[in-house]
Amino acid sequence: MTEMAKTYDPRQAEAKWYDYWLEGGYFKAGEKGDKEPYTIVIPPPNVTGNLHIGHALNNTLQDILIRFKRMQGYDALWLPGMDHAGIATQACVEAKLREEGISRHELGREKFLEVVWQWKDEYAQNIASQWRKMGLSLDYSRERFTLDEGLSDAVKEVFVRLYDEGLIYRGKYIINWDPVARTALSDIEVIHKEVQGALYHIKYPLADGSGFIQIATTRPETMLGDTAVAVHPEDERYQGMIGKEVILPLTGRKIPIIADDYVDMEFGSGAVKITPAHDPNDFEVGNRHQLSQILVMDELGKMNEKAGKYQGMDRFDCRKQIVKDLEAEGFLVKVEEHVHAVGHSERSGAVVEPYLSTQWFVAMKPLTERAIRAQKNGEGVRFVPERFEKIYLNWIENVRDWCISRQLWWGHRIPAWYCGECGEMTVAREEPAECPHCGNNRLKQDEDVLDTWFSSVLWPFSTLGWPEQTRDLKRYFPTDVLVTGYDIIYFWVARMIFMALKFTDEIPFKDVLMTGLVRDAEGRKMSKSLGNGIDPMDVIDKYGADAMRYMLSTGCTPGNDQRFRFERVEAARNFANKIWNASRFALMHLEGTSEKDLRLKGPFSTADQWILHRLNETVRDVTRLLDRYDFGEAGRILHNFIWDEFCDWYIEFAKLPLYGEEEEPKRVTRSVLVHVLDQLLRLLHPTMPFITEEIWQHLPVKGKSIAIASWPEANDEFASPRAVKEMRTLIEIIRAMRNIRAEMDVAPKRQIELLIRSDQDVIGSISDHEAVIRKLCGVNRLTVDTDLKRPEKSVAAVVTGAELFLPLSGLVDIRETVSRLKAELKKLDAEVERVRKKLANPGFVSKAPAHVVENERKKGEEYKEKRDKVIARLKEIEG
RNA sequence: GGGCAGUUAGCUCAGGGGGAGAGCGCUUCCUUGACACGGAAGAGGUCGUUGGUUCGAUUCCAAUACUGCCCACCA
Repeated sequence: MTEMAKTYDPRQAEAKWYDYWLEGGYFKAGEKGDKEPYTIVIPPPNVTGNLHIGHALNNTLQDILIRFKRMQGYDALWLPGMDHAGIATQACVEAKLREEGISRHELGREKFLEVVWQWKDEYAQNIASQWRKMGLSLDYSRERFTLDEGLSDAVKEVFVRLYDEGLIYRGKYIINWDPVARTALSDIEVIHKEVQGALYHIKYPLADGSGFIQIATTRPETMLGDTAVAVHPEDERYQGMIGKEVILPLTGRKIPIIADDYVDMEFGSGAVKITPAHDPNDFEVGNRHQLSQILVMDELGKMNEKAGKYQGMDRFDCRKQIVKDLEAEGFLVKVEEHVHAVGHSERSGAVVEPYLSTQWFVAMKPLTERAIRAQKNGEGVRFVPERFEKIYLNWIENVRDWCISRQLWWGHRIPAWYCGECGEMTVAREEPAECPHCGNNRLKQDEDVLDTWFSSVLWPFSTLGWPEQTRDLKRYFPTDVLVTGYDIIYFWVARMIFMALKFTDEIPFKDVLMTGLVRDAEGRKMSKSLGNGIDPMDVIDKYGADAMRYMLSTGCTPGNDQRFRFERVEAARNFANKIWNASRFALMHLEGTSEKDLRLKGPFSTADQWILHRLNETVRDVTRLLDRYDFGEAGRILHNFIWDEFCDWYIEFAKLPLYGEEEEPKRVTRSVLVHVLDQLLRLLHPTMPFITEEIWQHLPVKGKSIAIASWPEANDEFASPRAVKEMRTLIEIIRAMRNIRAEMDVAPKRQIELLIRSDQDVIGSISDHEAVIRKLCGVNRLTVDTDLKRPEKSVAAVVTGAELFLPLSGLVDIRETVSRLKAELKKLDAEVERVRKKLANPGFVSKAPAHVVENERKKGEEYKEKRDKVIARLKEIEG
């Protein structure tokens, strides 16, 4: 195979095979015969930018599963798509426009959306090309976008149905307001950060002049909107004050002192200011006591006209000024340092303002109940790892109503229309021709759009055609597994489950496989501000897609974070190269052979039987591990099999027949070589698709692509414990020999003499492999017998089933042999003693399982036998 | 304030009731006819601490320490 370069070049292979796969249509799912469907929908990446290393991990795992199942004979569908990512995308585009000095308001809604669509097209193309580079076996014929027509229909359908059932409502409540993005947010889009702030203690004078009541607040600027002061109804300190009025400092407004058991008597002075328009608790207190709501800020977080002389000030400047003024007027009692959690916008980073506003909400309780019940009955989703189930349940059991309206332009516009005439609202799938209430046609659609997640949570069924009962929906839904990060359990996973239950009566996926974060080499989260992000495309360019995929998929266990270290990518690249070269070796020896000659057929040598036995075990293990989502262990097992067993031992053994004169052993070895190679390539293909295809295409096997080749099956015909035992002895002999040579500084090229005293039961296999021993140990004269005397002046070693003697005239250092044997003896003594103690323990013998005891006995025998030989050698030498 | 992870070789991490593993790094030797992105031989760990369960614990349980993460409307 002269055309195969000495080192594997990922670039040329990767450029070639992706197109080949697409042209062959191998990724396209379809009702092929009676194949069972296996479905994954991709977590749609945001069209805001490029894919990051987290996507690479997540997508690699899905591709491994899909390719694995496809090879196993399933009708495997991996459905691709992208998310319009409302706030994120709009923010990016707005930022870009701002650089050009344009605001979205100047452009107007329609023009602005045109710009966003252009942006989307550009990035969607980008993402698609990144999918290609990673080698993902996506079915592009089914690609979807959250804003495409079908998905928009699904969104409208869901909205209208929930509205009609009263599960979507519009109302004026306290929501989380992002003054930078100028939109409402849901609770989970708010990130609470511990901040070193201050607790301001302020006294409000009683209107009747009888004194003061002292309150504490972390947000003094909101006092401008205070409409009461509340105390606990049972608080003895304030019994006389309830019902009285206080004069709100700086404004002179009179507000009542009310009693409400929301107040915690233990905290601060036990009296709390009530600002119904700027705090969710105060809002409820206000409702209970019919307090008015005074909004003192505008949408930008600046004080409004209700703030009097503070109008126009930024909220934080206002805070400083208020504190100053309070102090000047003698109302400020003290300022305490205070650590508390402050909400920040997930997107803009701005401090979120609890803000009274009219928004749309989804009533959660009626939707989540069923999901909770299903999960508790064991009919829910299986989380991998299991611990995430608790996190999911805890959230879904305590979640509050979901604020779904966003004051943005990019997204699904809320399907509600307001009549300019009668003022009535109409919610409908399509714009009504006239107002159903008054017949007028002056209808205006709600300006707001829906939370991005409102459409993404329909993803598993909307992408398959819902609300239409399409063939795809019937065939591929519910899906098999969802692979996603633990960071979006609330945003996405939980909501998908109850929405699917509501609208399809199904749990949308059987399993949820959680992935962790990919961190930098120091364990820090990758972030733009730290500049420590790693671009998967750079990794691919440098090391190849297969190396990256192998590294990512073996680098962690489900649900746990991993650190990205280039040494590990390098190791993966080296592994690819090892496979490449092992294949080159095999192919070199297959040249000129007919396909018939390569059919796997004995008589097999010990090494042949051993590698077939080990292959069989590897097939079984890898299959089982992939089914359990244990990618790391599967990868390690393959690595060990390929590198340590196939390359280091089998190939070395195989060189004898391959370079030998006899035709028959050559033929057999070739057939084993090509068989094992073919099978291991298949096992590796889901993880390393490009290199395996590249090599497989060189193999004289039938089949258009390894991507659709059948998955290997374990076959116990190949089980051969005898070969395993024989190989073990041979490997031990070879290792012992090499060890002696190294320790005695025998020049590598120097040929030496070896005498082996063998046990009866392995003499056959040792004799059969004399040539191998000679070759791998640099031995020119070899004697094997069950009974031979130790030559004078020789080095000795003991292995399982045999003793080795090396008459190294002139080189023999008795002390070396003695110290080596003594070290060996020490180890063996310890083992023998450990086993002896164990077997002497009546509890162990009577209570431990029989096979464990038996195993222990066998080990004990082996150790003793070996120890006795070592002792005998020592005696011999020392006289 | 609750909850969840992690603590194993110098580093990064697997593993799991009965003989401590990998990759990288380290030491020594080797350009041998697949591969120096390689081969060979080695060194290196009382598996965080303390108790408990068990014939047996690094593995299960309970405390504890440290690290990290998530959740929470106490001003």
